[in-house]
Amino acid sequence: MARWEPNARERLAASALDLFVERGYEGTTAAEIATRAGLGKSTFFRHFADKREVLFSGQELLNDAFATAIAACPPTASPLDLLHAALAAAARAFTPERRDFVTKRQSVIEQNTELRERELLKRAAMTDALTTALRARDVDPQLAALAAEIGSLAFRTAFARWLDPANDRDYAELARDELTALSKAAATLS
Amino acid sequence: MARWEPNARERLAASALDLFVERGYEGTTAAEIATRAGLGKSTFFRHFADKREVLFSGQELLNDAFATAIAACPPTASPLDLLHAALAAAARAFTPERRDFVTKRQSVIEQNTELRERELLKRAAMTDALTTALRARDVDPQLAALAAEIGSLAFRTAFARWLDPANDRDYAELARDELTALSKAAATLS
DNA sequence: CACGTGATGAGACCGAGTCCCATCACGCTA
DNA sequence: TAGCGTGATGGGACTCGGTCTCATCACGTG
Repeated sequence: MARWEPNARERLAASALDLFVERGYEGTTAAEIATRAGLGKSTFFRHFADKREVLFSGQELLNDAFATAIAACPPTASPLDLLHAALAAAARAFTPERRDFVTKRQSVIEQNTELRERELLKRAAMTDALTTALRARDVDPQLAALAAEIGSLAFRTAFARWLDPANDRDYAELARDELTALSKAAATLS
Repeated sequence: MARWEPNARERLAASALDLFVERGYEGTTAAEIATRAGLGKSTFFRHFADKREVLFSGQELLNDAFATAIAACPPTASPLDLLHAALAAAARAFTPERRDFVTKRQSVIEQNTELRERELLKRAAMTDALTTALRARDVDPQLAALAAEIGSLAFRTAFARWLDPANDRDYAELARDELTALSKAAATLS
């Protein structure tokens, strides 16, 4: 037996999502989230830097997965190959069992500007992670920045398609198609 | 003679930047900004939705300039031509006289996460504006999204180069070069 | 001279976030 | 078994961002 109920952080995150769905993000107090998790307000802020962050924990794992996947590619891989590998690695976060959770979370985020703002910060961190990983593979710096933006765009649109209720394909497949289509479109620009 | 000192909004913005440079963003209170401008806290929030926004007013003008420039292009213009026109229009916001102000402003923003977050929101709005303007010109939706991201990236890197103390070229020129280089790099991806 | 209008000020109020200090359950050690 | 260190917690005071309501005040108009 632990001294306190275990998984305080997870309980807080779950309580938060429930309350946000019930009353909306703004209609929910940090103290209320804590209380529902059987904790106090102080403890909430000990686990999360701010109220927004409770919806975004684990984001760094995705960035790490990108970096690892890119670093593991054979030396012959093109920038596009590297992006494909990165997005394929991200697919592990988007299993069918998680779809319900992710859908609820995304719906909450999209209904609140504060949360969309925070999502953009996470997105920027993701793009930075991609850029860094590509440059570490000696991709030209400017090309790396461009490729990272394209990878980020492919990630987002594949994500949106994956969440579509009418969709039944898995994330890896969607991301692959999206990235391929974007790289072809990119060639038509100049 | 007006009933009150005119240009309350401008005075607030100027006072804010001064104080942010002196004491940092977090070390400055909204009430202090108002006081320095000869106004009260209530009036500050009557002119700006929140403390961050005082550094970002006028952002929509840029988006409008993009949309207008793109809409004014001849029907034969390629997506890349449309982007060039948009960035050229943006150059009017970056005259040599404004460089000092913009430099101070940017330095404050980069030192604070809250402000960087807000900047990302403005950047997203800019990308959306570009996307919309391109689609209105019957650019393929997916290609429009991609082109908008590339335009946004070109805008940012040209902006960074323009702010570089060692730089003496004007913004239009920098943006043109940056966009051309990016479009060439894009062709090497697939 | 009375009245409407619009920008302002003052102050109450709520919630986010910080900080400090007490508590309490456990493991370790004498 | 008694004492001690440790780490997660709770509570409450505090600051500040942001909202809201109400009064004020300078002006133009009838």
